[in-house]
Amino acid sequence: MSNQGIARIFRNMAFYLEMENAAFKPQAYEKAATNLEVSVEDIGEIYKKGGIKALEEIPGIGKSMAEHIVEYIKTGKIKEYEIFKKKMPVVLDELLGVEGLGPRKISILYKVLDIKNLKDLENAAKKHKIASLSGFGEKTEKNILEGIEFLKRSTGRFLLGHILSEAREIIAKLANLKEVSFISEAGSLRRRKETIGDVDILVISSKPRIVIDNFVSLPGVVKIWGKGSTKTSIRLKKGFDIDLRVLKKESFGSALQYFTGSKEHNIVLRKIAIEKGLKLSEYGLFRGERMIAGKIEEEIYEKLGLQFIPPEMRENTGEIELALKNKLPKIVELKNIKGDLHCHSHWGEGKEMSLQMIKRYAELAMKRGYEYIGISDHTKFLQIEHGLDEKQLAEQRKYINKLNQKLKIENYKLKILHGCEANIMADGSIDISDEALAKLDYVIAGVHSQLKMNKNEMTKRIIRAMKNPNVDIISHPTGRILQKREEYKIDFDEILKVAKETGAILEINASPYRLDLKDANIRRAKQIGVKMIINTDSHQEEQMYFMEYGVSQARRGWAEKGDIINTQPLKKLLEFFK
DNA sequence: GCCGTTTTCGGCCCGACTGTTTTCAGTCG
Repeated sequence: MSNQGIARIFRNMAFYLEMENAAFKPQAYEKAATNLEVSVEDIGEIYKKGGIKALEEIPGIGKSMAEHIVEYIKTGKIKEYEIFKKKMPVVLDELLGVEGLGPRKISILYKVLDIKNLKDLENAAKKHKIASLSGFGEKTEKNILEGIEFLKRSTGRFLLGHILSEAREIIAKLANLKEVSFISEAGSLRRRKETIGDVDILVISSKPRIVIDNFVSLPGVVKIWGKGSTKTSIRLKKGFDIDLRVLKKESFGSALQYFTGSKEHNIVLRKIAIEKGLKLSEYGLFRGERMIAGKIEEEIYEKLGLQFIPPEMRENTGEIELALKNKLPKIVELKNIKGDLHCHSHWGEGKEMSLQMIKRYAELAMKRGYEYIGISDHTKFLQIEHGLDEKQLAEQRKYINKLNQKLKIENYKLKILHGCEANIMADGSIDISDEALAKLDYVIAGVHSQLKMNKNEMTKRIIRAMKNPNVDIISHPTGRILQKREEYKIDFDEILKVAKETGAILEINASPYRLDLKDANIRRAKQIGVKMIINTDSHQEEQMYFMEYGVSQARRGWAEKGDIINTQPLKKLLEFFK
């Protein structure tokens, strides 16, 4: 019984309704699904607390949807959905994944050729049964086969951390063209979602054809489609797609706004425009024929009576309502970050090498303008990581003290803090003695073993760690690895409650493989008043640049400077530690 | 099916491109 589960059903119902050509209902279900997906509170909890009335309070959920939800909570099923499935027993997820196939075409393919899944579709296409259908043709059949091939090889979405640097390289190449006057990333990349489906790039140029011709001849292009006078798409050998759109200078702001999305955010903006007697599109904001804004993005929001909304917040999860009331939070920025407390130096693998590493961490920290950097190696339970025992921690301490003295003598304004990333054992105890922990500047503790405990036990385990008087920070609190490993089962609300009581700080792990806490959990933590810290969990000095991803994630969770303790100067930071 | 600072009916976001058509439906973002 999860928000995601019921959202998926609603989304599928939207597709079934579209197959039947129903008017407006599909969008209603679509919207309800999206609102459930992004809902911060668990739908089961909402119902338990406030009954069906509380469900109807959720935007996009009315009487009928609320009844569906109750039915789902009580029986695990929705009758209307079951009827749809019986009538149209197609594997929607599979078929909708094929480019160019939507509900209408899928419906025809099922009714005429009894195509239910990808396998059926491939067989039919190979036997040339599809081209002769009315509304289809040779090209469509070929595209379907190509779409299936791509699906088989494709890995789906890409990690933000992987795709952002790739996109930046391509943007830099295009920016060099003299025909390009402005260029920007857009879409979910600009919103810094943790995974990216494809890259959107917006270019301002008065010579779109030249830009598009250069774009499609970039190295590594394996497919080109949608090539028109203002836009085109390419697929790169690396497996991801890039959509390029070229517009004129006077539309830069509106185009950037439009292509940044999200779709849901834009729909609401256009409705606000209509209410004001205006029309908003990628070309600009218009009153009748007259353009009243378009050149810069800020202007679009201003003319609609809204505060400027940062891209990371544009998901239609309440940001527009706040912007209308001039009450948007001032979210944290990369430049607010004053240090990084989760850096591994691999002391256990050789202290000479490790010392050199700590020095390089310090150098890079100074380059980034940090006031402090924290070394936190794994501890003894993690043998595979050469975790440190009490004695080694004490020895490491001596060396770090020496380094700090040296920095002071040379008049550098950086302090190296000494911590560790201790292991939270199955019973919630810590694998290092309290006396040794007490001598450190701070203690991070994290779960690294026995990840498959039940919810109750895992919650108790982390709570006990937070109550330890020496534990300051919980690293990667939910344990997920993006696209690889689920979160461990925990009662997150309970953890937030105890974090608030004990002053334990939750980490926003900036590693692009984790990004843990995730955006929705950051919002909940902020609501409760739990402090957070953005750490890179660097295992090599170069990984300190992960900080950017952590900050984006914090911004997506609406965290403000005051919610994040490593925005504070050293003295203030240390006050947060027990 | 949802929603309301034109409130309980009558609206519901906008545009490009493709492939099939011969004026447009379907898909995508």
